[in-house]
Amino acid sequence: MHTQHISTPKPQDATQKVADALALAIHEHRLTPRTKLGEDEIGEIYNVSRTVVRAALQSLAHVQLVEIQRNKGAFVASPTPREAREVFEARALLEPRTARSAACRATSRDIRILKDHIAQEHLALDAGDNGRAINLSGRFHIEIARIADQDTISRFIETLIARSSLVIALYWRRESALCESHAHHALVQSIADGDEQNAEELMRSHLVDLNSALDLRNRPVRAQNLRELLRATGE
Amino acid sequence: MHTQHISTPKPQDATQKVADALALAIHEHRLTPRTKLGEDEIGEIYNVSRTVVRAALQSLAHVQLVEIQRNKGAFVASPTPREAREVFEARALLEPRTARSAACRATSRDIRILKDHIAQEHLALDAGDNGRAINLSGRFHIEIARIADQDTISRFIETLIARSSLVIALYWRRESALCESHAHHALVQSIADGDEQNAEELMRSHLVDLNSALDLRNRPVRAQNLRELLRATGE
DNA sequence: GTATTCTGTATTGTATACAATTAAGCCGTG
DNA sequence: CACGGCTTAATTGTATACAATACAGAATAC
Repeated sequence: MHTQHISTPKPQDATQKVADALALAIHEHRLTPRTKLGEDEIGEIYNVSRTVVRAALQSLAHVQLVEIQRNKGAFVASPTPREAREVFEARALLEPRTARSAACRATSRDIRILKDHIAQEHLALDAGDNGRAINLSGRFHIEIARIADQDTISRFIETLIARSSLVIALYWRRESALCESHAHHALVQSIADGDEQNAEELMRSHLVDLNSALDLRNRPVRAQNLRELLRATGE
Repeated sequence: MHTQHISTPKPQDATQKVADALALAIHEHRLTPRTKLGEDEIGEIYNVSRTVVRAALQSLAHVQLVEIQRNKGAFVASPTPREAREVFEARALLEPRTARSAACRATSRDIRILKDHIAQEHLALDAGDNGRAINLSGRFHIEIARIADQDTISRFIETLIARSSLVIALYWRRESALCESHAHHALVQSIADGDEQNAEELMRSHLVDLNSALDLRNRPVRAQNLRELLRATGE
């Protein structure tokens, strides 16, 4: 229950529900780039009509998690190396400043939430659940943006982190482990101390590290069939 | 089967068409904040079903040009003073860097396009068509982002400029005329010269000027009825 | 006269039905 | 065997129909 502060799941809106479920599946790398997202198929899985599925897919297309080709359908997006580079350039431009603001504004409650995130990330890693770990790692960054209290920029960062998840799926080199927890821990410490300069610098170098763990050569990724992959979250 | 260039009723995305028409109306301040955008009403105007209207409205909601309240409907967005400030803060963060890149990459063709923009802006101003002038002014900034050749950041800037249009509608003080053409002209000059440093600095100060022409106290704006306002662009 | 509940209408949320386009399989031909 | 055209199935784009919710106005109570 601790993580309930973070996202506000609205049990009312079916469209949002489907979009969230699909986004989660993508973030956790259960759905991989280029996978076809058929409308009927998804509709059957979640027991909703194509109308709501279409709305959800369009919503995801807007944040570039899926790509919609007219008369062809929706596919999990597959960022090119160029796009991958751009995503991290944009993050490098926005996030350090955001970390600075967060260091300025963070309350003790915020710090608690951040530490909770890191703890859960550890748990997921220990459990070998890489997908969940990646998702949590991203949400850690989103949480910092939220603390910075700049809704407009936070929204941008959210979409960048979402796309980063795709970039990682495509271009992450296995050799480098996901041991970023140290970086995250240091970041939280500087934010807790209100050390703006340090927070900004740590975020900058953290992003450089992330970027250098990518291998931006194209790799083929086989499309998967979604029915099995989604049923876990179906509900 | 030859391609038909003329009078194709629905050769391509009707949704995009409606969204563009609505966005243009908002950008030109023919639709003002808080105006209700009824689905049936818009559907009748453009002779499309509610299905496509809904998709268009959701698309506009994603870039925060309209706000959708569940079971209530869609309204032209009305940024709060806080949001207005954030929009310009974000622009101040992104656009100077973009101008620098543009100065680096611009071709002679790009320069021609920019100068053309400015010329059209002048024409609109002379004709007293403030709405069109504002729209063109915004597209000038978008064009610079395009030249900078950073799709991801360009996309962000596009949404920021779209929202800027709403901010201007709400908070612009009439006293200060829209005589930014000088700033735009100087910017083009520095970009044409490839003077990165100057381009960045000019953009920064231009945004400061824009911001200082706002009066961020809430002002009531009466909602308008759209049928008359849209009929011009209908069809 | 004011406030309040109730009822009817209008508008949105969702599902289904139909049209248009694409993808795939089949078959004949070179 | 490869290739191209035709036919057919599958999938998306759009329109319509039904259900749920919210809004407005009238009737009633105080």
